[in-house]
Amino acid sequence: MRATIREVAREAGVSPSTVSRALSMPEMVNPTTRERVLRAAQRLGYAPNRAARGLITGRTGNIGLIVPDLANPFFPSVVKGVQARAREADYAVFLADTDEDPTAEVGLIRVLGKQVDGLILCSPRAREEEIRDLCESTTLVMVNRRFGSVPSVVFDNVDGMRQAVAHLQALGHRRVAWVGGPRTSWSSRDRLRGLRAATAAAGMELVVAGHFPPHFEGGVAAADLIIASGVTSVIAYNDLMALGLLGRLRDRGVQVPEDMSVIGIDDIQMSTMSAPALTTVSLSKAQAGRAAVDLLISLLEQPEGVRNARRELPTQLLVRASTGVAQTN
Amino acid sequence: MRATIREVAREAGVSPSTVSRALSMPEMVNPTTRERVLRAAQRLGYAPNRAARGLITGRTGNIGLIVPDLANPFFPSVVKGVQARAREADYAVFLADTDEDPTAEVGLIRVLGKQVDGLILCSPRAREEEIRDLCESTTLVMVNRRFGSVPSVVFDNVDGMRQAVAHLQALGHRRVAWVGGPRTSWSSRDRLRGLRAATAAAGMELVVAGHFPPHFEGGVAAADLIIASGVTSVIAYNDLMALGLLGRLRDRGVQVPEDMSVIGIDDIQMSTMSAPALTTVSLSKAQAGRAAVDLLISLLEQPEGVRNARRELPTQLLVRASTGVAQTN
DNA sequence: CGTCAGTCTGAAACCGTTTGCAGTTACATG
DNA sequence: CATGTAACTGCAAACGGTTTCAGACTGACG
Repeated sequence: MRATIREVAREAGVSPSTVSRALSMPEMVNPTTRERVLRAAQRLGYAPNRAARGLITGRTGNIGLIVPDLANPFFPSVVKGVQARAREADYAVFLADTDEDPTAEVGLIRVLGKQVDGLILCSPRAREEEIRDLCESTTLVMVNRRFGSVPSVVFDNVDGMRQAVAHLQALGHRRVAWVGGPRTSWSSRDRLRGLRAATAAAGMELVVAGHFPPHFEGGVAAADLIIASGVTSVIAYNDLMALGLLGRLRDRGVQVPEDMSVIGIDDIQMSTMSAPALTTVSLSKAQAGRAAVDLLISLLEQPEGVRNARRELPTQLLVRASTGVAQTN
Repeated sequence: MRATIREVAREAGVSPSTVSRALSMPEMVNPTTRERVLRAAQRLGYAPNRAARGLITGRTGNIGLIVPDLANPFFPSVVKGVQARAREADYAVFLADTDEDPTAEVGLIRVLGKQVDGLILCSPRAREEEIRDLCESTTLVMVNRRFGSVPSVVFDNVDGMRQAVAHLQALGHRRVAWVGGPRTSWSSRDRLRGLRAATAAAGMELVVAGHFPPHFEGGVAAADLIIASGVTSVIAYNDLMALGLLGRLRDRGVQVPEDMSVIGIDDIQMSTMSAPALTTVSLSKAQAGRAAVDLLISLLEQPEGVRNARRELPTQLLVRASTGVAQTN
């Protein structure tokens, strides 16, 4: 059995109230008493029961984290960041994986929402009106999606796309294809927006190949369309899809980067291991996780005081071996 | 504000006790009353406050999951399994990542242990005596490690190694190297044990290359030793390391599988994407996660009743392109 | 020496549930 | 009709903390 506050009180010869104060508002008690209480607590290995504390304070000390698919290496990185930062701030993290199912997502938000002080939604799939509802009953922070005034952490996709296009242009490419992610993905739309702007500014032609599942297989599925479209370069919604492209292009005998330049987004670990290694727009995923936690905590501590509840993290093109000089035909 | 049991009681014209019973022990209340209560609860969107319930029942409805490194794709798969199964059983999952640090692991177990009904330790790094201590104060289930009578879920490494060795033998290999994982890893030792048995039975020579970090880089680091050792085949502690081997072997101009056959363990997604695709001993990771949750829950429900608190999951060699007929020189 | 402000401390109420116990009711039985 | 029994239901006491409020003590000051 764990020690209770009453036992500590008896051990220290004071009342439970004093113990409570000595631990959570130390300046309110006489230094001598405080010392005695702390010693007693130490001796008994006392740690306050979080459920009991939460019952009266209304705060649980937990935050929830909802991701669409842990199997996509993008998310574990974010989770690691969230996790580490939360631990520093003495919060515990509830994790839920929705398996890319928007309905499950909404359900999970509802049930998890009651057990936590706040929620972090990673690349949420839910519809806008649902999010609007939800964010009234729960404090939430979105990662990788921006919507209304809901607090969010996103990457500077526009600049990322600009860098990618500039790189391709410098290599002499005139036509670039876009392999999109899920139709409902905000970041996919945002990236396409950035891409449109960048290609227009560069005077390049953009071919949009449509929407694909954000997996390796999605990239595989898109590859043949890309080949048929006659472009010399392609940018995929994420690295996993870009690797799928790479795989299928190899099978089809299309040389990368000689015949086709391929760029991904995310910079997952795997992208350094492929042959050729993948040129990619790198996102600092763990940092996004940490930023989301920081934002959430500041929101919790001063519900109305946070002026600008948005963070935009920089992106950085990493040139590896999957991009090269355009074929001159 | 969320509805409390009192409001539901008032709405239904009964006492809080009745509401409580109608929800958690339905057979104890009159069907008519029960119906009225359920309706009222429905109308008010009532859900019991888990902290309050936990305070009195002593159970939180949470389980903790501790993994050494989410960046290793093995673990997200396990986490997904744990997650899914826990949700079915109406448990929420606390996740913690220790970054491969045994000290952090012990600390996390202690703090997380107070907030959950039970813990699942994935490939624990902690020392045996510490685990012994810990498992007295917390119910825990270990995955990928077996120790004393501590409940555990492991893979049948011995049979996996047997399959791998039989495969290599059939391809004409006589000498095989082992690239081990961390020194403290139980599963690394267990796999080596299986490998020793299998090679001895097959009359093959085994070269042990020592211990390496369980990452891509660990495999890279081991590659040159392997080349120098003059073997024709190598088995790595996990797929990530096998992929590292593949990468470095390619850089060194060693052809796989012509000059060297490479086998990994885990069957992570990435292993199908490499060139050549990796032959590997496949482990059903999500199933391990589910099994761990089942085991933990049965342990919680009948603390002493569980006779055999061990599960051993089968393994299956998947032959892909990284293994081939031995070089006859 | 009486008064007052200021500093600490303790008693008690409360947070939202569950649960042992006792009370109420209905019904069957003798 | 009295009584025993079974089936429900409500009261009140927990669970382990926090927080309000008032009281006790201290020292300073008039």
